[in-house]
Amino acid sequence: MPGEDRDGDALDAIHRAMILFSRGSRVRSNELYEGLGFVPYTMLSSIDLADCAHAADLAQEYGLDPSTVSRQLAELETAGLLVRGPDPRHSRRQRLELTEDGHRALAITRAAQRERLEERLRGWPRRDVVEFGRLLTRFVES
Amino acid sequence: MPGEDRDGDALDAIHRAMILFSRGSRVRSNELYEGLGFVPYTMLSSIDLADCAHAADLAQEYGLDPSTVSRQLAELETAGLLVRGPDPRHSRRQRLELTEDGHRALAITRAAQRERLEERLRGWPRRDVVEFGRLLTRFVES
DNA sequence: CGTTGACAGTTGTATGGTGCATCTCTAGCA
DNA sequence: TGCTAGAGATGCACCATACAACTGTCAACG
Repeated sequence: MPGEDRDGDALDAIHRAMILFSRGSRVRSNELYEGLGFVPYTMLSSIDLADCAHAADLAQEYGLDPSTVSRQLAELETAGLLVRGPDPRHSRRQRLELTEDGHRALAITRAAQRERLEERLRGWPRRDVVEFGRLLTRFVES
Repeated sequence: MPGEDRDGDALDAIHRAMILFSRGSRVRSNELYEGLGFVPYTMLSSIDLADCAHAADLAQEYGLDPSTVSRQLAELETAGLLVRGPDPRHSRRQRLELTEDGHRALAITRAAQRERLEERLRGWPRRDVVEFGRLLTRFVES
């Protein structure tokens, strides 16, 4: 049928684009996001979004080993962006909470990221942006 | 206007999805792709696709430091998946070529990757798959 | 010619993110 | 009064990466 790609072609395109995307995100993650690296940024972001985050939740969310999360959180606490305190509800677990500096750093980084994303999507038809968001979201949640 | 997201919402969705995607690809890259890791896979794949690949081209394509590429290629050569020889046309550069084992490993890994991707997209309307490929490709090329 | 400069690639060194194995501490339960 | 399970921390090793310094090779120009 003319005007339509075969499934294979579309899959190839997605496959190749995903390789580039993954490589890009890996390299980009070494750049500083206005002082906050990619990994700390994702951690702070999740803690901020969650109602009451725990280390194990973060490990679960990102598929990381608990030890990795523990170290990341320790660094964030040292940097003064986060406090780990006792949780009155689950006494074995720790409550994670951003400090003022943590909120500030997160907001700055998020704004910079958003700015970068907007720039990348500049010139896209509005409909494509919406569609891209819809499809990408469905993809990562699969 | 009802039925349409504001730009901000769509951008938020993309932003959040990209975080999850990047985290996912970072973690997934540690898993073995039927014997070929993510980084070696991308290297071999590019060399295979290019007509006559050189180390500098790979560095350029993925935004990597030449030293990183050099080491990756050295490992691939040690593993017997790649040969680095003199290039008759550009005597300063090296010709990169996959060995038989290299082609085999690449094919196996690519098939496994494709299979995984198909599974993830199973149940998607065909139109969405094509559209996703189109948008993702445009995005990574921006 | 010989010198000089640009370029390709390698090696030394350091860093950051990660996993696995192991340890500690606390809570709840027999 | 222990015993077990769960949350998190720590020791250790590994991989991908960047930056800086080095080697070797060609090319152009005096």
